[in-house]
Amino acid sequence: MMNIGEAAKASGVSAKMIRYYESIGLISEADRTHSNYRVYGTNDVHTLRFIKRARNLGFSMEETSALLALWHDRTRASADVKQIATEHVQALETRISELQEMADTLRHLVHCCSGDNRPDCPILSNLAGQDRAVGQA
Amino acid sequence: MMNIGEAAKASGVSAKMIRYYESIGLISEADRTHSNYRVYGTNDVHTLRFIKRARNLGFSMEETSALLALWHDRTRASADVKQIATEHVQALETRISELQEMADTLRHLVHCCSGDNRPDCPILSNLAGQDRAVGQA
DNA sequence: CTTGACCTTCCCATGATGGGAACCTCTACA
DNA sequence: TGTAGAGGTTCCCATCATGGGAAGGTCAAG
Repeated sequence: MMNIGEAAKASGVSAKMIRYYESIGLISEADRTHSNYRVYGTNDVHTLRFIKRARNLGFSMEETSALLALWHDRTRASADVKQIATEHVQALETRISELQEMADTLRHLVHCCSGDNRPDCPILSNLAGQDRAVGQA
Repeated sequence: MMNIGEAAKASGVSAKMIRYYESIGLISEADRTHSNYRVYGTNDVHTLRFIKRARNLGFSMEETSALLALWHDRTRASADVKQIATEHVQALETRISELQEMADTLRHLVHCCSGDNRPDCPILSNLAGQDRAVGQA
C-alpha cells in the first residue's frame, strides 16, 4: 500500500496524471485513508504501467481505455486487440508519411538556399508561392 | 477589397483562423468598414497564403511568425531563414523517428498476434510488461 | 512543536482549431 | 419599404494530454 507519490514513482506516471486518469474514469477511484489520501497497491501500479506503455506507443487515451478493458476481460478475443493495434499502426504510418513529405520538401528548399547574408531565399520564395516549381512534385 | 469570408476563400485560411491570427498579433489588425467589417486586400491574401503554406510544412506559429518577419525584411540574411528551416527539418526527423519506432514495435506485436477469438495476445502481454523481450530491441 | 515534504482540490495555460450563441449588417427580392 | 437569408461581429466553450501553482490539510522526523 502506497500513496500517490510512491505510485507515481513506481509507475512512471506523474501524480498529476494519476489524478487526471481517475477523474476521466480511465482508472477506478482509488481508496482513501482516513485523511483522504489516495491509496494504491501493486495492481494499481501494474495498471498505470500498462497505461504508460500504451501511451508510449502512441495510443490515444480512448484506445488505451479500450485496451485496458480488453486486458481486464479474460474472455476477450485477441482479434479485437489486434484490430486496435493495426488501426493505430496505420494511423502512425499515415502521420509518418505526412511528416516525411514535409521534411522532403523542406530539405530540398534548404538545400537550394545559399544561407549567406544576402536576402534571396528559395525557402521564402516557396512560402510566398512565387516559386511553385521548386520542391513540389 | 474584400471581406473576411472572401479573404478566407482566396487564401484557404478559415475566417475563424484569420481573426485568431489577428488576435495573437501574427498579422496586423485589419482595417474596418463603417459597419465594423474587416477589410482585406491582395497583400493580405498573400500573407495569409504564406502562413498557410508554412503551417502546411509543419512550422509552428512561432516559427511562422519569424518567417513572416524575415519575408517582410528586405535586408534579411537568407542564413537566418535557412536556420529556422534546418532546425524544423531536424525536429521533423526526430518526430518521424519516434513514430517509426512506435510503428515498428507495434507492427512486430501485431505480426505475433494470432488475431482469433482466443484471449492470448502478445500485444496485451507486452503492454502488461510480462513480455519485455518481444519487440523491444 | 515546528519544519518540510507531501497530500488535497481547484483554476489556469498550453497550441491550433472548430462550434455555437447572441446580435448586427448587407443584399436581393416581392 | 419590409423582410429573409447570408454573412459579419464578439465572446465563450471544447478539444487532447499535460504541467504549474495557489491555498490549505496531513504526516514524520527532529
